[in-house]
Amino acid sequence: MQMGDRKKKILKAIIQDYIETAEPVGSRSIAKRYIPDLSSATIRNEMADLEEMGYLAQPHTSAGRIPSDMGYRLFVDSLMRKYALSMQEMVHMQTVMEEKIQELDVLIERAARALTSVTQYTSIAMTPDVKKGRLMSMQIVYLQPHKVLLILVTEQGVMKNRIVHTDHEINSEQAYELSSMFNKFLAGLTLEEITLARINQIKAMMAQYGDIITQMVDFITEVIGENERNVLVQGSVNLLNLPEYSDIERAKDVLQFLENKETLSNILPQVAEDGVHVIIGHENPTLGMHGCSIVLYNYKLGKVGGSIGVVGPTRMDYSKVVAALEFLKSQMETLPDKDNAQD
Amino acid sequence: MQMGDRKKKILKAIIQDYIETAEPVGSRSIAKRYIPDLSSATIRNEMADLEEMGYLAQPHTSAGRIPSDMGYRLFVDSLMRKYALSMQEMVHMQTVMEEKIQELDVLIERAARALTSVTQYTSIAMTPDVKKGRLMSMQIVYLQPHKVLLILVTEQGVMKNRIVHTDHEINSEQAYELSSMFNKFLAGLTLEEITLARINQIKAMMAQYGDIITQMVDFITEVIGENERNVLVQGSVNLLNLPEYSDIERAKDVLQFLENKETLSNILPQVAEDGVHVIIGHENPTLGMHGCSIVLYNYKLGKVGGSIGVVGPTRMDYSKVVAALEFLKSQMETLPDKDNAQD
DNA sequence: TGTTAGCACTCGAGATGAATGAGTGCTAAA
DNA sequence: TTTAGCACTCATTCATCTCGAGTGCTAACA
Repeated sequence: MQMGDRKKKILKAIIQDYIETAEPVGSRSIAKRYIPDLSSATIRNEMADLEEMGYLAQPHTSAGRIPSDMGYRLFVDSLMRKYALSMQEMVHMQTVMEEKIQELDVLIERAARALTSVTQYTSIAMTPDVKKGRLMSMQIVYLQPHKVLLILVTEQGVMKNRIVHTDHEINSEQAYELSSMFNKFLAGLTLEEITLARINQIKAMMAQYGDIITQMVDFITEVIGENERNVLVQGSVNLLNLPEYSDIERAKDVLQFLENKETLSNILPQVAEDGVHVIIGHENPTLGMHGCSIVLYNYKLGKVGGSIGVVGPTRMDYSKVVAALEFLKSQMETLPDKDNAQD
Repeated sequence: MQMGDRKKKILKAIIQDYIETAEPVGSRSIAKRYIPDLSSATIRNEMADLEEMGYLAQPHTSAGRIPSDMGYRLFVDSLMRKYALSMQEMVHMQTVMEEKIQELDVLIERAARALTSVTQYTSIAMTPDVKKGRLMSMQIVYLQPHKVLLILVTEQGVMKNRIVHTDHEINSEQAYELSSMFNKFLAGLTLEEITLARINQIKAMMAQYGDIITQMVDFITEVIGENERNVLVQGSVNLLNLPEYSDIERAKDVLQFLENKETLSNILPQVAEDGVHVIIGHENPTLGMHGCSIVLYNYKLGKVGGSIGVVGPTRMDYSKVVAALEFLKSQMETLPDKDNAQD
């Protein structure tokens, strides 16, 4: 069956209406509110076709139609009009993000907050993978005779640190010397590039500090090894305001899922390419998240990348959410820090 | 009216039953299951008395009784028997917390997770107030000619850091020299004790580094000024499993509250003294939290203190929750790190 | 004087069923 | 090809009814 312009127009109208009302849409209301020059009977025929083609579904015989995931997909890909963020919305997002932000983590957290507040859905974000970042500095800071602080700083300001107790007594100057040595050999490499071979090289040279070096190595390998990336969720309560989650069981499923950072971090990076992506209902690999859609922006700053996005019901205001993320993208691309990351 | 032993026994039975079932408790079931040597009629009379005294309430005429906040209070203060954590539960809590933990923040997060998993309620925690901690080290780390990393480390390992861009070009040695100077003057003080006067002293001595010092000062005053303490919530979805929150509106109220870290951090430190405290229903100053109880453990490690606790319905298993927190307390008091914090 | 048996009464929860109305599919006419 | 009309479906709503858990009170009993 052919998908004529009229069918598209009707499908679009149905989806828009359903996004707004969350109620199955009937032929009469479409005829009246969207396409007054056609009768409801005609629309009815077209709707029957659209259902047959898989774009619509009917909860039960005497109800209106609701869009299927396939319907939403068509809508997102070629039917919807770009939402233009209002001046107010843009300014709001900018101000939330603008306060002097030095570290990417904080920026992302702010961005998630801004997204939640503009879209009224739930935001999720994953901060960058540390391993891909270039090491900018590695410091061993003297604290007490047997206590030092180890610090890793990458270009993006992502940082790991750890306090360790050393068998070996150490003083401030020695710590400084050690730091310089590490930096000389390792700065500028990505964490992935720091191999055991390189570290052993240093170890050999600084044999007298044996156990500190060993601990530093442990620390580095641990940081490299852990892929527990920082996942954050903002505004999950917003979901409870939506009619689709007035059933508490349904709500529980999704909230449970959002609360579990492990599973969440598994699904986030499912789209490889940069840019803004829409994942609709069953396209989502995770079972519990069918019924939800995710709009995800995979950002990339210098070498590292992460994700930030919005979770909502499949009946999501895609147009607005995509616009918000595109705006976020435009903001992040002109980030002052980005240049610094590459100098 | 006098509160005889029999009344106490009946009240206790009612509360225990209600905690278990969440259903109004009738006289007959008490007679059968708890006090077989009294008839339901007698119990009925006593229950009427207890209601008149304010310990019980009746949702409607033909329903059983439910405990009032005052009833719970009496129960917690003098009726309930101490719950003995099972070996399994203790081991579980210990293993969750035991993985090599260096920083207090991480420890608290683990502890909250353990609490959630043992009690099946929601845990909240607030990490210590940075300002009370003694400064252990203050570092200025060279990153790039116009970029340094500022770090504050306190005894507890609580740490703040910030990357700043300097007008002044700086090299690695200079950063080290600056750090040493700062440390000489400021290490060992609490953040509160670091006054502008002291800083100006350093500033005068290191005039040649003008703008870095200024930025360091800004950073310090900002850290001192911000009382945004780190609040975390674990397992808020658990609330949805409870019958009292099968009404979505009620659930939304509480979840909303738990999601808002600002309001949450205001209510947490409401009990001044250390130790484990129980706050029941209306005793809670926050309006949205009437209907909830909080069991809170205010810990103190060295100079700094924070809170960790469990949020649940007023019909909470106080006995078990208190036991869990007491256990946590005993664990934290024998913390190996605590000694280090004071050396 | 305290305890108990008995009974009338209350009231929420759940079941039943009729009315309502939104919406459909189909047919026949324009 | 479009539309008007009509029979049909089915979720929702509302009133009504029944059921039973639980109470309070009274009178009898120990």
